[in-house]
Amino acid sequence: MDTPLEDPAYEVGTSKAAARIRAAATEVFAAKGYGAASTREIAARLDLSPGAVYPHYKTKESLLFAIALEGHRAVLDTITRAADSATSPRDQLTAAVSAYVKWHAHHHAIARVVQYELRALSDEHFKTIAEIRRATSRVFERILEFGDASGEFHTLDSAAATLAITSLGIDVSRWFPSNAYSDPDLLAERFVELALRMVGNI
Amino acid sequence: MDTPLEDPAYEVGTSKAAARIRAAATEVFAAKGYGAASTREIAARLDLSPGAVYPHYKTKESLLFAIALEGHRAVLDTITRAADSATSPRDQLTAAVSAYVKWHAHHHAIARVVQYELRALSDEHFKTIAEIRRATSRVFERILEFGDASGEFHTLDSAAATLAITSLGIDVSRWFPSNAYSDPDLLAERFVELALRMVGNI
Amino acid sequence: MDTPLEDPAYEVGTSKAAARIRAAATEVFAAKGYGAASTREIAARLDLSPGAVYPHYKTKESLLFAIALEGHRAVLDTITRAADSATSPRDQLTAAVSAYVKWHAHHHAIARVVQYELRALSDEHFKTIAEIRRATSRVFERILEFGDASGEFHTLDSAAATLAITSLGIDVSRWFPSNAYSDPDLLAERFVELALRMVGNI
Amino acid sequence: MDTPLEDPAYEVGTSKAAARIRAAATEVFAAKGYGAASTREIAARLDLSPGAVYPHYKTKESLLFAIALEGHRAVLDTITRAADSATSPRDQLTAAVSAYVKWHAHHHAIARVVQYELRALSDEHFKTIAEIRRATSRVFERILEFGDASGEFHTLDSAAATLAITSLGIDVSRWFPSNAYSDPDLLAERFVELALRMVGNI
DNA sequence: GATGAATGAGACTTCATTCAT
DNA sequence: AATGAATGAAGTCTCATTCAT
Repeated sequence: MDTPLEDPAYEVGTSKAAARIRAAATEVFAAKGYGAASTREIAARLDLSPGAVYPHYKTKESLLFAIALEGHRAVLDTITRAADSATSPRDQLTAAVSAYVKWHAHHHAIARVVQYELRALSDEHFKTIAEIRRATSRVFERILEFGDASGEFHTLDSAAATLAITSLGIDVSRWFPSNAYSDPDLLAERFVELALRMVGNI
Repeated sequence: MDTPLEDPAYEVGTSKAAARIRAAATEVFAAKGYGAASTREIAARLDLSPGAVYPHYKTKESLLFAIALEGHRAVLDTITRAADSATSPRDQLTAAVSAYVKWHAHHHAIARVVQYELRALSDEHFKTIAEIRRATSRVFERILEFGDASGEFHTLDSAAATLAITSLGIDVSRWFPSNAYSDPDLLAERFVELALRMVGNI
Repeated sequence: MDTPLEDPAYEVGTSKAAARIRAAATEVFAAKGYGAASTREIAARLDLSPGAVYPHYKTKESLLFAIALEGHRAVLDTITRAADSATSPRDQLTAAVSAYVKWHAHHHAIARVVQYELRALSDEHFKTIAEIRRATSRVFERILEFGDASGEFHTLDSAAATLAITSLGIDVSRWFPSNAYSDPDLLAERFVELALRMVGNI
Repeated sequence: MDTPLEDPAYEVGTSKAAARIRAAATEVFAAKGYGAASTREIAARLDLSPGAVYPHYKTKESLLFAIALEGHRAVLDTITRAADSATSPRDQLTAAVSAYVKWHAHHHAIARVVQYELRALSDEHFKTIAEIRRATSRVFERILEFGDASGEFHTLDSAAATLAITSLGIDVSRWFPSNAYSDPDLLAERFVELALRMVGNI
């Protein structure tokens, strides 16, 4: 059962120093993009020398992977718990969308790395991440199927609706916060309403 | 009337060579991100020497700006024409969303640069682009207001719906094409349905 | 009292490697001029890679500044000590001119950088250097004023004589060594005689 | 009799355009040094394209040579005429030093190139220039010898005095104008006095 | 004579990474 | 674990010069 998805220590780095490096790297990657970020700047944020990253992460890419892995696990965990906390399709969709949107708003730096910096991963690392992404998608898919089966939802195209709902959440990390929306809770409320309409509920 | 939004030659570069450089740069920026892309690679794609970019664009950033300007103008122009081609709110929304989604699918390389690489722009260039982005948003906003006023739409929150509709389009450039969707027309059809539901039409 | 003039470590670089880089840069700057010299060549003289200069000096200009600062301090220190070693105006002028001329002859590479490459300095760095240059000039001025007051000298125009005396020394760094003069001591002796005549002594 | 020293058109360039290019280049070379100056900047000063220099001067170095040649000839001509205009050693020295100093003050841009940028010349070009420099030195030497022979001067070391007198003039081009001296005539007067003292006249 | 795109070389500088300390 | 000098590669950009127009 020690698969990458389940062992939380797998390749992420457990020491306190590693966590600080991850946090600093997340901010820099989110602000400039992985390609434009330098390991020197990450080290400098922590008042460390340029070489100090390397005892913790062998390469810049492995640091990105650790962040991506941790982030993707957090999203999946968050929406899985949310969906499991409710019983009706409507309540499940409400909980899952709300959690998804809030997570992208609250953790918009991590979220940006999670959603937009994956192209720099090695093939193998990308595959590991892609697996988690598919699992995340499946959570929404199943709720829609459940709702359509129960007659509560009237989705026109299940795949399209899933795609659209996840797009709303993902895109939050691109722009959040804005002048119009800087409260994650309010934003989540609005996007839940739109998601319910997309699936034909009410 | 020679504002950046209206004079099509403004800072974009009109020569054939400049256009080829823009096209090559678009592909590289889209594939790797601006920060990880090199002017050398752009030149190499056209079998040019590394310095050959510079008679046409003084800096890498100005090349990004030219692409972003051209792209943003194209989007705005496309959806403006689409909206103007119809009269009823529903037809206008259908036309505009369809055009928006299709543009992001067809031109997903340009679109990716347009939507995700703006942080590298200089402050002044960013302002010019931001103006066009606001104009683009306003096209959707006005259609929703028109529909709400006419009673055809029953939008719960106009700003949220505009945001959501544009998010759908923008996010297309992140993932398109996928296994599930590689036909821009089909995708546009599905997303139009979802947009209409979001505004409470049918 | 930690002014740039007095703290010898200020911005010069204290490590052995930095000193070697300064020495190599001095030779190259003196031979080709700052503008025509390359950091690559400086590194190559020490069998280092091109980037190896940069842990020690952040820019080529800061390397020039370090050399200029060290050199200007050395001149000022040298003539100040020389002047202080004597009591009569004639002996002071003799000692100061001799020291000044010998310094420019012995250290003609540093001297050339010190005297001819300052235009490449940043404004702030230039100001720091200009302060030291004024202090150097003042040493000669004061000796002349002292001699005029004591009746030993009969200078016609104090400012002009100071200018001329420093010009003799500075210009040494342009041509030294030549066929006619390659012995710093002999040259200094001759220039001292001329300086004494310029101030009307004997 | 068509030696480089005497044929004024030799390698200098006679057209009006060539003269404008020489003038622009002189300013740029004087301001930044030959090594840091670019042919592009020279062309830009005249609102010409980068390639426009090349119909007139085949290389940047040949442009430097033309300026150096013209300048060196002008100095030699100026002091030769000055010396020839007087009969007594004292009057000859006065006239020659005055002319030399004034020339370096009035033409300080050309003078700077003439005095400090010769290292960039090709060997052959340098030899041509060095010949003129020696001729210039000889003008002063002969005046001193004449004065010593006539008993009007009491030079201690003829070579040293010549060197010192030319140093004064050359160094003017380094600093002129300054706050203290911006009037060539006044400066010349002062330096003539000092030169006369150096040779023991009065 | 002049333009301006292009080249080939090379400029300064940064970067991910290593390694002795 | 951390430092900081160093490397080898590469990055953006400039430059002298050429050449078709």
